[in-house]
Amino acid sequence: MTALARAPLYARAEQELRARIAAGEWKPGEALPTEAALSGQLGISQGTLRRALGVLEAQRLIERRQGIGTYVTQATSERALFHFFRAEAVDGGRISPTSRLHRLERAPATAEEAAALVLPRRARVHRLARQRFVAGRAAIVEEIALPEALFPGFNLPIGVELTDELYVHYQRHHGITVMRVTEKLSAIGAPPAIAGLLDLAPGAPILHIARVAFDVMDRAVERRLSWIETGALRYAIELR
Amino acid sequence: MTALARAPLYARAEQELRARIAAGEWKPGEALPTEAALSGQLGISQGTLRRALGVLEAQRLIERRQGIGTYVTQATSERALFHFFRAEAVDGGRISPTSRLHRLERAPATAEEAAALVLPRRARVHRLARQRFVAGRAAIVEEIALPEALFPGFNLPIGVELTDELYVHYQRHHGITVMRVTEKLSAIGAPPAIAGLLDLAPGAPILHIARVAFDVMDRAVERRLSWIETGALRYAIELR
DNA sequence: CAGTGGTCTAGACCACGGG
DNA sequence: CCGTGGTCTAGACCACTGA
Repeated sequence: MTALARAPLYARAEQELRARIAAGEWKPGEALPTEAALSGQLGISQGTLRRALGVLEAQRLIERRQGIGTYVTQATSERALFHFFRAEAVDGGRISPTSRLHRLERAPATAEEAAALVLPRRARVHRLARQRFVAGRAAIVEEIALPEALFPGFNLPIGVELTDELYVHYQRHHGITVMRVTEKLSAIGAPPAIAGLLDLAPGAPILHIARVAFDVMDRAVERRLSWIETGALRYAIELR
Repeated sequence: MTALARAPLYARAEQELRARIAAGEWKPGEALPTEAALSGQLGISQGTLRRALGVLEAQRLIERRQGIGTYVTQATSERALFHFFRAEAVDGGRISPTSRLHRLERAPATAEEAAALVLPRRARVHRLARQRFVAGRAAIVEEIALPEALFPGFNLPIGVELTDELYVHYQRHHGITVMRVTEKLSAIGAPPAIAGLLDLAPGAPILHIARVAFDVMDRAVERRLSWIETGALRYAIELR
């Protein structure tokens, strides 16, 4: 195990299981062995194993279903849309934007991208530009950078409506599961290029978000800049 | 116990303890009885009690210190500032704004306030208006509504710098502990009155936040509108 | 060194879901 | 019915703190 030898047993078991899931020993949607089997395999009691599983479950890495088994969580549009995409209607109702990619390139990371993604100098990234539409109206512009090393052969069709949420695509095609994101929000006047895409006057107030997404092993895997027209949207969050 | 009889023992114990803390049986900063005493008192095993305490600890209602005891968490400026106030410097550094109240009134709740705070018609609220300053410059304007029924005799000095964070004041003087907040963010053009207070041109892009804060028993206890000038600030959040 | 919370175990029993 | 995860208990032992 990679964990410190001094850490409690349950913490080492948790790390061991996390690493095995990240390595693909059990893929998203698949079942882990039963608790009896796993505890025997790891040489710990079932109670200790259950404590480790409880942590992974709280982090939504696994799902436990009584009477059935324990499963590696699969990325769903549901979760991508309503957990990691916090925009909602002014009245609090859910919105399901459509999405269209209008640029996809492979290029050296900018200084900002390299810093956000903790990449070495001259590393290359895939860079996506897309628009998202709410009720037929362009409401969001996004620019996304992905380390090429983590997303070899990344590809998506340009100009057509995207069927999958990006985070579902990351997991299904590249084995990368986004577990948490950090964001920095500010209100800015729309730059001319963005204003054009959103059909706004330059300088109109829009919400700007700089996001970094982290995977199961807490590696930075995506950097995303979003420009959101909040006339018909609210960005809803909870702090606890 | 008020909880459903069918809920697991540890869940009923958790609710029982939460209610007792909310009722002031143990006040913020005070110690709970030892685990042995509590489990005996509740008629449950120490293991089951520990599970209930674990939930309360995860919610930061209590703090456990090995070798010492278990304590009811006390609101601190630290937590109020860096947990429930997510503004930081552009470079990610912490900021500690000063704060000055410029209006305090007692009035019937507006329709929006009554809805957000789940108040009956014609209920009265304390309404505060304050400014917060970062590096000597007005950066945030806030309007805050508190149900009079929950904050009897609420008072704070007008026009001078406030020494305590508001959430610390709520707990210390009114026994109300804020546990979580929900927020809806949008980018708007500064209304003239706000622009004046922030020394901005009317229509300049600012971040607007509508917040509702909830206490230990998950009652809505504060509604707050914030207008934030994000030229020198970022609003930093994490989703997981 | 006494007393606190933290870890770990073993085992009985319950609740759920599918054959 | 069997096999799964969920609850609850009892007790041994560890780690930390302060007198």
